[in-house]
Amino acid sequence: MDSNSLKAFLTIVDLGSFSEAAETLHLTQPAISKRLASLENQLGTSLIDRSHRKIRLTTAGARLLPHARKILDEVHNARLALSPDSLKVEGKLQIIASHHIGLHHLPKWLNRFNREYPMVALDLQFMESDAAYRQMHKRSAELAFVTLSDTMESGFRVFSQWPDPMVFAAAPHHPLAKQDRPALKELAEYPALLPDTTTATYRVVSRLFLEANLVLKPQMPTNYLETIKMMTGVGLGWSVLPVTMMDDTLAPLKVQHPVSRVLGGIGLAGRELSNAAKALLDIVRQEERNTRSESGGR
Amino acid sequence: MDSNSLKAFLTIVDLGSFSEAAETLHLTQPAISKRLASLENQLGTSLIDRSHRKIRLTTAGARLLPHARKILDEVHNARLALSPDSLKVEGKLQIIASHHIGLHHLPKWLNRFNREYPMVALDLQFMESDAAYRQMHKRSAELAFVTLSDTMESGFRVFSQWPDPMVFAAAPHHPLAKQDRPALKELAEYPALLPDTTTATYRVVSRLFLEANLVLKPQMPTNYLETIKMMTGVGLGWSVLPVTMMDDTLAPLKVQHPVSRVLGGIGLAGRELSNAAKALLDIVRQEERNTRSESGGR
DNA sequence: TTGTTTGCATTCCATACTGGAATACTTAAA
DNA sequence: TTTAAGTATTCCAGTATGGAATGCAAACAA
Repeated sequence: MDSNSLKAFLTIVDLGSFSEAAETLHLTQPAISKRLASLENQLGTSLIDRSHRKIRLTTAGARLLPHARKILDEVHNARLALSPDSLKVEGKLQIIASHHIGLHHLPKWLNRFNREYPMVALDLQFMESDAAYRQMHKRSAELAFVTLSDTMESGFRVFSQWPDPMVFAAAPHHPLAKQDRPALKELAEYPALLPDTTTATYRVVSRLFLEANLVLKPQMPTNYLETIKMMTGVGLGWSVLPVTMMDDTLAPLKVQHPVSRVLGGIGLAGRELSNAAKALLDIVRQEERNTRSESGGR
Repeated sequence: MDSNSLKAFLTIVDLGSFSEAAETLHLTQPAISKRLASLENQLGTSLIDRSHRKIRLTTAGARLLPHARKILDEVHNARLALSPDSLKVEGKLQIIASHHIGLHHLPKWLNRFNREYPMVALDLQFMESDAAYRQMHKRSAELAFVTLSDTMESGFRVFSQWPDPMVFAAAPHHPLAKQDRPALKELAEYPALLPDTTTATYRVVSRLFLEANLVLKPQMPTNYLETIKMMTGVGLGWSVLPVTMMDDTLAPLKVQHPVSRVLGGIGLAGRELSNAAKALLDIVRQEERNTRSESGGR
């Protein structure tokens, strides 16, 4: 069993297509077909059902999948352990960031990182947290900086995390802004500007309302907090935003319930980090420690 | 990187020889040379130093070694996960047993096992516990039934264990047998018939004497408890033996210090068990539970 | 030093595998 | 039925793999 066949198998499964897998692996489509056929032959069982338009894993294929990932992770680790330039920080570094972290945290990290490690080719992708988890699972990136999920799958490893306290907010001229300590019941009378139901923020807020037996009126305009902030500032409803985003276009609502989320950098358990990834994490940890001690010292 | 090259690498390392590895893997010596050369080529580094008579791992080879084992374990697990006859108990089962367990426990296990699972080809090897740990590490067997070591390396997994209480003993006509409650100091005056210094039993007894600031007079005749028992019965010295081995050729010495060891069945962490191994462990657990409840119920 | 032995490397050759190009086949949708 | 999309098959060239015979180097003995 060689790693190339397993890689072919995983790529086909992840991309859902032989021809796309071929392209990704810089091979022709027949070559991919043959690699998989050879793997199936060695294992004495079919792994992928191609009898329909859309390919599907067979039972055996599904059983093989986690093992194949583990084997390739370990092959990756072995190669890393043998790389002689164990001090150099260079090569490609694939990372994923949520839009919010990308806007509010990445700049100061990458600024330093680029200056200190100019030999690293950064490959940065933006996506929401749950898409990030999926992509990480497919090994599309080495690190992801996202909102940590309370329902985080095992298999991920948190390298760095920090709290991101949030507040209820509305436009200064919004009726809610005039109330001293608005209750959830009063919030429930106005439209809520929240990101979609897959996000941690939505889940936290919706649980608050559920526990109070209230119905949330969510407008689901966008997942970009910047846009939500803008719409909130215009007066289209109330929202829940990180305190760090508050400015004079918004008025904080003194709602009794504290809302918070945790941001962090995650990697895959069982997969060693490159020097570049370690270097970036060091910078992240330093910068976030600084940020917290500054704001905490005030 | 394919599993065959890694297997060649490990076999060479474990056997310390290309030609023996070739024999083990049913290949010719040049074929093994070429497999390793190809692996070294792929990794861009030499793994084994053949410049001297006795081969040695290079730095890179030593770094690769644990990864190679892990990869092959996972390949093994993947193959097991795909084996379609997940209910059948058959094939080869390689186990290791200490001489003592082989004599006093194995018969009743294997008797049942052979009757219930006649399709399994048992491959049984006897060796002392520390040799057993080494062989397990080399993946020479799936299970080992031995004295559990207090300094057990990580990487092993205990599947079943039971206490094996021991007593000090001497021949009925030995001077010590005439004393009511002999102290360690008195034992120290006579030769001790103990297994060699690598065994758990020796370590336990020698620690007792060390703590009492006494010098042990070990005769080191053999590691076979049966032989030690015989020599003790003849009156050549005192010994420490499992209570289950006591009979009227021996007199127990009522020494104050309780001595005990733990026997058990171990496997390798990170390596799934075959159905045959699982079936044997089930029998072992049942039989040992029975044995203990019988003796405990008296 | 000089055989001699032991043990890995090299060479040669036949065979098997691998990948690309062209093409055939299959399925689902129009 | 036609068409489009996607995988399998065939053919061919280049490469890799294994066995047999042989070469070469290190350790050992005389």
